[in-house]
Amino acid sequence: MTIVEPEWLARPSTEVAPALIGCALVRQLPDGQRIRGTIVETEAYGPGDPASHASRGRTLRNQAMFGPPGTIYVYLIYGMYHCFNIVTDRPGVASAVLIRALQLDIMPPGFQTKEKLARIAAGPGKLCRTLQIDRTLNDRPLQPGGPLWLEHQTPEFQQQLDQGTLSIVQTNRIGISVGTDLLWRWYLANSPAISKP
DNA sequence: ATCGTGATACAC
DNA sequence: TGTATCACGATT
Repeated sequence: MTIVEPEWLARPSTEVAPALIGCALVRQLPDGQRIRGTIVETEAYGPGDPASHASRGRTLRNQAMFGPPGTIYVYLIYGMYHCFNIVTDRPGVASAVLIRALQLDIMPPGFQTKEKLARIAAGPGKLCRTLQIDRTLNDRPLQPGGPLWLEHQTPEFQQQLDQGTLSIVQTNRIGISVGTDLLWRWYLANSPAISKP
């Protein structure tokens, strides 16, 4: 469980997004309680991307996307859901990875069954609901001991990828009206937490 | 297929 | 100032 450092995220989002599959996301609540999950679905947004919030330049909402790698970008969508992104690449380059789904490792109180556990962090809005992520975390850094941080894939996960026991699928992004031709979405095959287009 | 929900961006 | 749009999810 080595910590993901900002330098590891200092490359294009299209490179970071698939590399984040299998990494752990840890949320530490104000009361100290931790919720941990494995990232199983991501999407990349970057420069020259018509679907990016930064496609028409810098605004108050998207300014976190221009920050240093490891910055948290959270925005409100459809008046009721939040979406959580990890900023990548160098400062000044608007680039981020949307975390779409987690497989929770730790059972939060009130969720007993495996089926429920697979569903409650499936989809970017539900993920934020479960991890209690909102805009108060926007434009803040990922940091061990802070509200959110990342840990690298386990050697076992890496092994299973190498052996072909697990595989990552690359496909088109969903929930957008432009840039749908770009294959900038990645997910862990056979994971029960993946959004259906 | 439809709708809830409210911030945002940009046109006026 | 108004208003179309929206990186979603639950329900029919």
